[in-house]
Amino acid sequence: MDKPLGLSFGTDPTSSLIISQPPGINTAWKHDIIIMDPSNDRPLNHCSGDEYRSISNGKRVITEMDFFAVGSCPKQKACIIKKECIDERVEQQNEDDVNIGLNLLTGNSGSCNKSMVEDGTSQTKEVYDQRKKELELLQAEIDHMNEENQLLKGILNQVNRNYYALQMHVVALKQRQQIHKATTVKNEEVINGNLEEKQRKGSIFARQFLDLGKAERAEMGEGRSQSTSEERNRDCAVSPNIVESMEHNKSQMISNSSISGVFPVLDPLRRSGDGEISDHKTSEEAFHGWVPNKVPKINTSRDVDDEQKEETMSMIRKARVAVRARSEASMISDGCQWRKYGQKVAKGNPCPRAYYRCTMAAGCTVRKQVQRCSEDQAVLITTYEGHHNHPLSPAAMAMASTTSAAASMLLSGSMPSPDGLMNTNLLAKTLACPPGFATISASAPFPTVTLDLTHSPISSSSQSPQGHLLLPSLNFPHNFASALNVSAGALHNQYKVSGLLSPHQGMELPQILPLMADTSVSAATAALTADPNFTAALVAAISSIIGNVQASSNANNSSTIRNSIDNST
DNA sequence: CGAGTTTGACCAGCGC
DNA sequence: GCGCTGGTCAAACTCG
Repeated sequence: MDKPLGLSFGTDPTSSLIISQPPGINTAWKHDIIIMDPSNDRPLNHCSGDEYRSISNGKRVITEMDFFAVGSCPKQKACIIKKECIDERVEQQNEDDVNIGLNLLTGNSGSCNKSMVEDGTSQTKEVYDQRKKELELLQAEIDHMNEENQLLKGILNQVNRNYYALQMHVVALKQRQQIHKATTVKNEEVINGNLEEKQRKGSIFARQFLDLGKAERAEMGEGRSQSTSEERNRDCAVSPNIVESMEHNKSQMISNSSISGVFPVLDPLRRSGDGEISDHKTSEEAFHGWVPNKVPKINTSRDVDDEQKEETMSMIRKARVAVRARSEASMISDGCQWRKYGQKVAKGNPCPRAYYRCTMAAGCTVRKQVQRCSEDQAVLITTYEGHHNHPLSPAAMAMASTTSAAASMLLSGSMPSPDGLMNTNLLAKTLACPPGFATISASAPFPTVTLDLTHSPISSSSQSPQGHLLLPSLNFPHNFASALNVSAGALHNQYKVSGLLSPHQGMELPQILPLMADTSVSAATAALTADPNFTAALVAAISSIIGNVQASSNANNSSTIRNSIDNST
């Protein structure tokens, strides 16, 4: 080197060697720096570079090198540079009073000179040996920690995957259980031709769609039997083959909810039946706004095959999500593009019902109906149905994830338990929503969950200035997209995100869009998993679903989840 | 001119 | 079988 360099070492022996350039000198240095081991004249470290790395204490730091990392370089050059470096260092000490905090080559002197470096002493040799051993130990420790880190990352990813798979599996189990139950009932019908069985079956299905409020009242009055809870727990236990299905389920989950964004899959089915489910068209219709007349019915024909039975049952489990909100506009903005394809004046409501189809992509099956409530025309009822087959904008994703979460809980949380009673408690617990916020339709042929914003404190401000709908508090621990939103909010140090979080602190969707927009799901997932409390929240979420914990502990559970998320911020 | 809306017609399910 | 109803279609219309 042909110009003075400042050499500095931190007081910590493990610190890097920083070669800095005094202020006023702007030359970029081409240099090679070798730290020699005087005991055997071998290089301990080697560093080269010609760029400024950073500016520290008013001096340009040309480069940094790990003092304790062993390197190599041509010996001849190493010697030359070694000398120059040492010489320059001494000069710098004299001229610029450079503070070198570490006695690099000698253990008993604050200064350094060429002879000591080149000749070495036994004491220096011991110091080098000792530090070399320390270096090796530290290096080994770092390697070990890196390995542990990678392992933990893998575990976390696996937990993440398993969580989604578990969620899907729980739903599948419950669906299978319901199918089995229905099949059993039908077989009994076929064998006995017993009308009572028929009525009992109808009763079971009616129970599925009992009004949540009624269920809550029943729960308050009667409580729930422990045996029922235990049975439900047993039913929700993870089967041995769950691991095998996890990868498959994961892919399904991603395709269903994470990428496309979903409303519940609701393919319209128009099959005739014998009309066991009564067609309620009274206040329920007015409330939900959309009670299709083309009611899927349970086909009790004796020659119906298993496939048809399953299809029928699957259809019954499909859900719709209605959103009631006060709005002056003719339609709430939910981030999707809609094309109106029809309008009808429905019976019992002078306000026309408008039919919209999603036009964001060809072949998208999502439709919605918009109608003002007959009782309060300031209330706009928007009912969603179908499955987006295309990527959604972040705003649409927020709505889709919310409605999907509600429908998902409707399907998974309202399945009949082995005792034939509807598990509305789970839904209520899982929703953790304000009283009366979510209601399951008892009469709609498709199970319909209604998110009622009109009684919420935010009802009057349920739409942002930009027209995006802001939904009130909904805690959807088992919905990935929702969890994603929580995470997104958490990362923004605000966890009041549309569709999930407290209304009075409702967060404008565009605020989370920079994250959500650029993000692929994987990025958001990474952010999610970066949350140190994610695992705790995850455990709580799964517990809330599978464990079917007692109502009294539900509040704690919900708050735990929320607290975990909150704490992460 | 293309995209979206309006509106009457049509279809299917259901009850009487 | 007929009428009612909800849902959809598609031609006509509107708008930018």
